[in-house]
Amino acid sequence: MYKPISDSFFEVPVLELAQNLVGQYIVHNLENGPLVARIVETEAYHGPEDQAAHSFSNRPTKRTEVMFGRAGLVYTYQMHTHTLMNVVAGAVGTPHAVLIRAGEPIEGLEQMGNNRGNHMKMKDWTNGPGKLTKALGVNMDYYGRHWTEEPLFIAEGPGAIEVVTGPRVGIGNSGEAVDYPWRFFEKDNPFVSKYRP
DNA sequence: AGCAAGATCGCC
DNA sequence: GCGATCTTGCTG
Repeated sequence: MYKPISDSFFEVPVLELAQNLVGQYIVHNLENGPLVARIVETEAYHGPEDQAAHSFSNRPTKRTEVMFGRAGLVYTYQMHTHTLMNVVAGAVGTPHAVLIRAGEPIEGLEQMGNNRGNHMKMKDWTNGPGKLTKALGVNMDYYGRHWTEEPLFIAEGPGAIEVVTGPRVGIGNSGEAVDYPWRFFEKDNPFVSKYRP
């Protein structure tokens, strides 16, 4: 069965962690069996030097306080009607995080299809951050938990064939930060989100 | 208290 | 392309 990856996996600089996460599994253990997706796309957020990061102000708020905690914590937040999930990176007091943007369904396909409504192609189940959380059944209840704890954790996956980088998506007017190549995704994978081709 | 805006999605 | 509809944070 799947088991959580070691704690030390998270204790690397945020850009490295964002790249290393591509190709790993996200596992959500539920009563009917595990939901598993292989991560194919991430983005690094590098507060407080990164104007696009929620932690740019370098001041903990109710929303962002978990980013100041230890590496590997779960940072979830709401965007309109959707939940997005992040992995906290960096030492305590350093508000870095990695946004999980897309995945490839591996196991629990029936359940993921039901979570998304069965009228679409499989690649549309998880090719965006809001879609992925919905397919996996993740919500704000996981805020502040750790990515090595049941029932929602990162497990070691097969890795990625080739990871390429590009500018981040959807961050609008963030000064120079809009051009930083801090998006990591597996080359030619059809589950990568399709903004900014 | 009140309101504007956001690391988005799906349908018009 | 635009509207949905939730939480946060600042008073625009």
